[in-house]
Amino acid sequence: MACCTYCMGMLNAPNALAETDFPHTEHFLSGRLRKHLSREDLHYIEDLVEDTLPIASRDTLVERGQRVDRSGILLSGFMLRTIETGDGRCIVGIDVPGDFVDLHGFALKRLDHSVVAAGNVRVGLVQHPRLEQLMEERPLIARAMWFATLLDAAIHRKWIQMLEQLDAPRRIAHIYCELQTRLGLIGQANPRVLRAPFTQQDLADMCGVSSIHVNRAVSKLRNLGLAEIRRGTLYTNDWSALRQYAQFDPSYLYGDGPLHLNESWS
Amino acid sequence: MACCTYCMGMLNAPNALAETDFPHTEHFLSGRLRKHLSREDLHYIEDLVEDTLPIASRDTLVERGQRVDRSGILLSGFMLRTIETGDGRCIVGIDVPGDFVDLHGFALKRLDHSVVAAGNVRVGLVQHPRLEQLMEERPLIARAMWFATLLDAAIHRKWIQMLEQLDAPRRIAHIYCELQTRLGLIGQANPRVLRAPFTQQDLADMCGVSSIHVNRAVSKLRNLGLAEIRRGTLYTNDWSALRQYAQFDPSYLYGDGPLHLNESWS
DNA sequence: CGTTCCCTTGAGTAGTTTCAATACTTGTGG
DNA sequence: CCACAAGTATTGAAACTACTCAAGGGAACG
Repeated sequence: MACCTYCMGMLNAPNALAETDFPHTEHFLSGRLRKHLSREDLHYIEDLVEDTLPIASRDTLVERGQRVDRSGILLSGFMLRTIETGDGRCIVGIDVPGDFVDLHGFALKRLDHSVVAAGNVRVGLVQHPRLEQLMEERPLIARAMWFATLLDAAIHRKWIQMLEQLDAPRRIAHIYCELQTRLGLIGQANPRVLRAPFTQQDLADMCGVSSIHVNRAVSKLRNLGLAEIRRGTLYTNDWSALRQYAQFDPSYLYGDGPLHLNESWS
Repeated sequence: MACCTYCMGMLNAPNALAETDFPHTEHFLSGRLRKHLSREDLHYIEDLVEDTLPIASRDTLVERGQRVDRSGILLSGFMLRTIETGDGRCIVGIDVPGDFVDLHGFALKRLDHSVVAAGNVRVGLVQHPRLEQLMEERPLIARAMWFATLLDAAIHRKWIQMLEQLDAPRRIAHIYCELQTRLGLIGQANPRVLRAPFTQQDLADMCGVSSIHVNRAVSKLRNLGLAEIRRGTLYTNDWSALRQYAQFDPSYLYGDGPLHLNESWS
């Protein structure tokens, strides 16, 4: 359930206990639209999940090009959206708990990328016919699902900007800042450490550089005193400095949480 | 209406005449979901457009961060999705006729990027309250709108892959291949020339390189005999060679047209 | 007919890649 | 518990790609 002992502690906090009515979907749009959904709608959404599926590290949930008739909501761990080509793999996005990893498959019918587990994960499965029926009955739920895929698109756009404007160390820093904020929205951020099972090759495939260059970029972040990244896990005691270095502005994540992110459009 | 005399000819072709019932929305999802929409639904969609707005080259339709209560469908010309930062501008996407340029603003309420005209364009305006009402009454239209924004996301993902894996000349070639295919889906592709009012600086901001480097990349495409790009307009007599050079696979555009793109997942 | 914007070219610099070799981790079976 | 194997991380050197700065040429617009 929890990604680490720290998160375990957070899940046992009072406000987390209030959410145990929704063991599978408690994080869906948490920190964004979730507060605008009625308790009834939240129950409908929770009831969509018929099954949970553990996936071992590096295993694939959906293969690129495959027709899909169900979608998965990530319950714990991280998943990667990947495109394999002749000369290497490309990572076009990261999913955190609460994200529907392939909701766009509902309308597109087949995916243009694969979804792979980074570390061991658990996924909740939703059958498309049930989702379809629910969305016709509850327009607000349909809107929430749409919103969730639009968030993905906003993150894609930020990645495009990041790849166009930042150098390798800043790209890596930006990716971790984004993850930290997204984890914060679902109450799973730790102030000093971000545990993730990424290899330097994974980071390379996210940043579009070689893994050797990732190593040097990671060294640079260490030498600048901004962050220490070891085997995917980032340690820092100054997120603020790291965010500034990465030119990270969280407004694109459309959060409405304690950070009042929506106010910060620069 | 037409982008060039060639397209003017195509618009006068018999199958184009059959579409004049929809002067504003004839290209919406053309070559994709459009054929699955009833004539009735197509009329509803056409009636959404209350107004048309001409926009002069380089003018902005929506500013990043601005609240929006309407969306625009591009009628003619190209628009750019841009993010201005302290040190330069970044282009995260291109819109062609038939695209809703800011449909995601409907659910997100404010945009994380600006929408700017590349050359003179015309836009049809749709008020969100009307769209909202229509989508509740006609679930298939709601689905079509969702699908349209998912196409944008798929294109974003391909751009991420392009930025991660291709060098500058290939990025430029890929962008033009994509535009050629998207224009083809709406019947506005010309076999030998793709007219676009892009400067080399525009291409630079799309590719994440300097304009000087774009100039050298363009020279390389010319020297390879693949394409001649002058003032944004691309001339070639071998699209097939250009596509191969750019490693362009159109399946991510989810077309169902004469090319049977959906069959080509590699 | 000149101004302005856009494109082109050259030279030096910074960032990134490749190749190759060496260490460190983690997991597994003896 | 140790030894080994496989995967992962680190470092150096040379080559390449792309960037910046700077200056000159060309096309479009009024």
